[in-house]
Amino acid sequence: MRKLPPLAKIIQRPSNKLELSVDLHELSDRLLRGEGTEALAERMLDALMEYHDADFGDVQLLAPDGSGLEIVAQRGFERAALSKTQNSAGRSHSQALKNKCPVVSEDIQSDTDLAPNANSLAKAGVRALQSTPLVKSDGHVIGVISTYFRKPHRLPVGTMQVTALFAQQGANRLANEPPHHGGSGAARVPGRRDGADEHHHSYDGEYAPFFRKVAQFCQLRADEIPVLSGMIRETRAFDADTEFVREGDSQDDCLIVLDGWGCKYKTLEDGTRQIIHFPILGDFVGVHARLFKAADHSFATITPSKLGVFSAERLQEVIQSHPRLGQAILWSAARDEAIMVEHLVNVGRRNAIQRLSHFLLEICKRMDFAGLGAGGDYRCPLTQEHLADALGLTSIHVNRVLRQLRERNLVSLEKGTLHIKDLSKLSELAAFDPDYLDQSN
Amino acid sequence: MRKLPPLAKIIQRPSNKLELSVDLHELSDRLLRGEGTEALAERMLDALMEYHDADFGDVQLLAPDGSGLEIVAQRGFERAALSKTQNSAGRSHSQALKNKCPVVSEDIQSDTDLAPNANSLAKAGVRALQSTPLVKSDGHVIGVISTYFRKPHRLPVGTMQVTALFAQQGANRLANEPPHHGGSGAARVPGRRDGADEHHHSYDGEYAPFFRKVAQFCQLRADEIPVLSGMIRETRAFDADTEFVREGDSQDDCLIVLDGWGCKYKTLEDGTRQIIHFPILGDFVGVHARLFKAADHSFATITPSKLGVFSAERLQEVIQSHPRLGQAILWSAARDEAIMVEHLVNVGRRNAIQRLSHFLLEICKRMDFAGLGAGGDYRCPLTQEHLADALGLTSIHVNRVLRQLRERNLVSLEKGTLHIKDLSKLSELAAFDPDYLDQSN
DNA sequence: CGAGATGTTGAGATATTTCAACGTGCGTGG
DNA sequence: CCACGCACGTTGAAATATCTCAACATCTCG
Repeated sequence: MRKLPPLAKIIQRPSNKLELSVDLHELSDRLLRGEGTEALAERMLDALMEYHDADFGDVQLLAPDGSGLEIVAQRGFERAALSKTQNSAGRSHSQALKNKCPVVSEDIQSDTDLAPNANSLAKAGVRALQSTPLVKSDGHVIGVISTYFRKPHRLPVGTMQVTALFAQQGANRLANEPPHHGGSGAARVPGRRDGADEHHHSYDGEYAPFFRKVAQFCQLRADEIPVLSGMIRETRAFDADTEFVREGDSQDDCLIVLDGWGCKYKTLEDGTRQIIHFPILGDFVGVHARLFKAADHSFATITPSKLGVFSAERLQEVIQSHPRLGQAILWSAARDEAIMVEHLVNVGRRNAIQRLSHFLLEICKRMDFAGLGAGGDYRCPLTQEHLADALGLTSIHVNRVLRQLRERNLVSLEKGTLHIKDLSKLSELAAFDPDYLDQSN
Repeated sequence: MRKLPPLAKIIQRPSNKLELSVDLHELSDRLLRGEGTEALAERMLDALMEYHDADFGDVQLLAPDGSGLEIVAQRGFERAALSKTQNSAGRSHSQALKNKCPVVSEDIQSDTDLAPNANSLAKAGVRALQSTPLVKSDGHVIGVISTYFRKPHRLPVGTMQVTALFAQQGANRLANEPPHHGGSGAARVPGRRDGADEHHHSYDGEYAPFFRKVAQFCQLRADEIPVLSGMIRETRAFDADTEFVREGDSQDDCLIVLDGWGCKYKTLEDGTRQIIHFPILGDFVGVHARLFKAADHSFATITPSKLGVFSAERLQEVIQSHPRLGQAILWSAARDEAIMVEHLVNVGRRNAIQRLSHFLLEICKRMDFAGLGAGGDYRCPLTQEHLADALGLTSIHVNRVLRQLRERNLVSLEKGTLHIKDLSKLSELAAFDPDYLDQSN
């Protein structure tokens, strides 16, 4: 439908982040189709540097054997400065890698965490930087893409969001390429143990969805990550279909989904239920409720899930001590309210086919944001009954409508896989405007 | 339906505040039907003292000529201590009167605002007190009912809520009595100017809904009232049917409804709209949204309205400086979310007749809480189209269903008046459980 | 007094539900 | 390994709730 505008304009138009992400999607298609590892990396780097208006940049990939990072593309650094830079920026990279979340330093001189190493970075002319991990949609990290600035620099939250999406798409592409062959220009960086561990679940990697979520709402410095992980008292694993908050319960814990799908619902007298929301990876559960009020609804898992638990008091403390982080969490809870509003609109004013389409689009956008997007194909464990309970329909009717959508070649949802066949037609049918999911300020 | 349990049990059962208020309703029927002013006042006082487990208590009414307060009932004070007590507790009473909101002092010795006068109160043996204004449902104050305690004493928030409801019902009754005749036991208290002014709108009276709202979520001390009024930057008056926040606007103001009705809605592509919420007297508008995010919906007035405006920053400050008050405001916003959840359930899972019934019950309960309840009759300016837009129905269908309800002698909504004819049958039909409106912790 | 907003009513159209039957895949216990 | 039960999905036909269109009544306000 909408025509693809030229590159520079796409990337710099500040207005609508989500459209931007759609553009980036198509963009990455063009950038990344069918090239070798290094060429891909370089194109990604160029695009991102242009987008960030950065002075330097590099892309580093984990060696296949997990032995360390290799620079596969770099821009702007003098050859001599290279290895040193890597070492001093390493802290940032390693945090990004370990925690699978973007890390920023607006000014390395005032950033206590980097200050010890700031010297060599400064010599290379760097004053600010951001490192975004290259995480595939299956959750594996394959490297880091970083941009650097000569002056203290603040990247808008929205820009970082787009960057994260872009990085993920890049990661997916790069992973599909033939294993890279340690080509001519690639400089080997001495092995970083934590980076290498990351292929398997380390303690920190477990909280990655939490960090990433917060990073979507505010800049995250490397030294702030421990604050966040310090919030989480414990992680709890649940089987599928387990009710873990019952209506009327009052407990003081807030939760964040670290893995799996859940649903928040209310059960009616006649035994039917209305599903309010499906929290997925990185979504908070009951932040508002816990902070202010007892639960007036139930939560259950849909798939086996892992949840991080923190107390409302702990959140209060973080709001006081690290207002930016605290606000980011509350903000994110406010987005859930926006989702609920849209849900109400959906159920109240749209017919079944639009409802379903709209809902499926929402799911896929949210999965994109959560880093679970794989460009059209999504793992989605919802049964037709779940859909019905959420959309105020009968599962039978959901079935029929789903068939229609399938036959019209718009979406299909079969065997736990959601496949978006025609995004633009579907969006038009559903009158889907993803602004309400927009997570920037 | 439910049988009326004996007095003591009603009043002390702590479980469900809203049921309690219903009980109180019937209770006040029994207590107050067809008696003289003094007898009424004394029965109210007895009931309330029993409820609060208080050591002393009194009821004071404004003289018809507005010249001052008269004690029409008192319990526990020695005759000699009477006038002095009135003077020193006067600050509390006067605040309650002026601001039409309950005022509490858990311990007069630590309460800076009362400390100067605490002596004479202390001599009378008083250490803690609460003053609840007697506000009729048309908003006029006719007096104060107070209870006093020998020891520092904390009244649960829920108890104060019930007290406020009870006081209002009492006020309505008292106002219907023949003007009281300054009877035998009544001691005249020297004229209080601020109290007398209150019959007409004073500056402070304007913010009454704000104070009352906050008082529903936390204890409100007399000295905290200026903090709240200091939050409000300005009040703005709007005509009926005026859109004052448009989708996509971003402004940093939060609002509180001081008078009138409004609605929060989203407009769809096809021009239809879904109404999300009807904020009424004392409801906040956009607290969450303003605090955390830009508006993703519109607000419009329905009737001519007055709104108090305060900035999100100001709210932040108050959250920091007076956490209790700040939390109360946020808490109240969280209740709005619970209302939204119930709204979604309503639209998603109930048929038209249940939806309407449920909605009308919600409205009337909320009006009760807001102090607009008059026991079955409510002023309600919503058109059938408003109802339709809120409930996901056609105005035509709303019309038909409304007729059904009228013919079944359950509710009627005609000429702007909502009349609940059979509360229990209606509640049963709608499967209405008012817990979600419960405002206690 | 007329115009526009609101409420009322009827008849036919439509979306969605209900009931009922059947298919398919998957895990469990014999 | 098969058989069975169970959760989930599929399909048809009839029932019904709600909508649409269209006409008219009533009220309010300038």
